[in-house]
Amino acid sequence: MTQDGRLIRGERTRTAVLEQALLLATVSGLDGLSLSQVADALGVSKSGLFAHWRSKEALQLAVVDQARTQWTDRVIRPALTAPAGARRLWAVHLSRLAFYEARVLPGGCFFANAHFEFNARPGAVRDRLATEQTDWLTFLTGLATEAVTRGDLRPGTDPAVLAYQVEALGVCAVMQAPVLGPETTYPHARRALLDHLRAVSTDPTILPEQP
Amino acid sequence: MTQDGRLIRGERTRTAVLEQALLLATVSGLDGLSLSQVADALGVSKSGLFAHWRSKEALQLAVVDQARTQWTDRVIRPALTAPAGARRLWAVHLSRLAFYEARVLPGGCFFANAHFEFNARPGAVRDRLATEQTDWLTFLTGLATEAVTRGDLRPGTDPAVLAYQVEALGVCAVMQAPVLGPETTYPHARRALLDHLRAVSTDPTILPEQP
DNA sequence: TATATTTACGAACGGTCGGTCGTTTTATAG
DNA sequence: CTATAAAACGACCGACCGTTCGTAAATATA
Repeated sequence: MTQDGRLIRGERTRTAVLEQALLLATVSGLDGLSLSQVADALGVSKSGLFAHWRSKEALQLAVVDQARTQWTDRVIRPALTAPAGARRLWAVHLSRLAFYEARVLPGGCFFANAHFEFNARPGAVRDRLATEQTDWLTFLTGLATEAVTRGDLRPGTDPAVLAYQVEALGVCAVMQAPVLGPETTYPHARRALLDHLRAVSTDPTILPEQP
Repeated sequence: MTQDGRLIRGERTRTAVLEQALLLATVSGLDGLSLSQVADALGVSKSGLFAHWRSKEALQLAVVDQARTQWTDRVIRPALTAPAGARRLWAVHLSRLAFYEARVLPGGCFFANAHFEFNARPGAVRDRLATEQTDWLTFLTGLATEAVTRGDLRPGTDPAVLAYQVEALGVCAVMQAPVLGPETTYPHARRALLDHLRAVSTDPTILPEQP
């Protein structure tokens, strides 16, 4: 009936291309990525890619979407099982670092790489990355606010500054891990945030003593 | 006598090229940079660049050197006027953020950009960037250790974790500033570290109350 | 003056880039 | 079976890439 074998096949290669492009983009960069590279890695022709995306920029935007989906599935969603408040903020931090440590993407973090690559290059890709970044920080700020209003954290705590700290410790981890080694970098990233959260908690016992 | 007009002229264009290349590298990336781009920006011929550097990679390594010199002159040296200990660590943080805020480099931070660009690309450039990163973090850790041994910070403070925090808050600032605006990002970066330093200080009065 | 040496250039090279076009294959619909 | 539409391909394009080479000008040394 409605199952069109052509559309099914098209959608399958479409997602296959996006997954491959996401991996390669973390290594070569979202712009440094070449279409021949992606096509060869999948055994398809370069011109075949243009049947799915009109231009390289269109593919880049689709890759950003793919990366966001992956981030939501593998970082955010698992952490939402933790109880709301300070523990959920801590869970997001742990979940994110676990995602990095699992080396799901060979080049570390797609968003961190892409932000630094495009931070001075106006265009549609940069604009899209900017909204992703604001969305992410809004999410973190929301968690921090919730932790304060629920009484987990001391009333004077500034949620925006706390969200900034969480983001900073996470980004720095994926930056330093390849150079200084994951076995020291990630523990530092966990230790730093846990110490801070416990220091500003009204009841530190709801958080673990050790990361 | 010893003043060879050829060498003088060569050295002048050499530094001019490096300065221009450093600026452009923060926008297009250290690898995304093209030699035509650099040559055109200075009104010289592309082939003339090869009289000074045998290959693009040799130029890239020279640009890293140039960036390190600039970082030492404009970030580290000014901060060393602060008294040793916690105040010097704070001064380095302020000096670094001031360097970012001054927008000396149009693309933000050369080293942050380059690290994320090369973190998965083996080669001489990546190796050089890695040593720069370890040197920098060793420097920060040294300052943190000094702050503890001098008694500015509580004895239990882990200098490595503190250095990690300083680096994280700094890197995140230059990443977020173009998107969320410098007028909120940099104050967050300052507020976060100052709060933490005062919290672990034995005598908080040696640090300012407000950033 | 004659001779090196350094700086800088223009022209050209092979290779890769993003992108276009016409065609073939595959599957649905009438 | 025929017509149609999507998917995928090979061949090709102009532009730009890093690089090489031969050469000319400027500046040193002898």
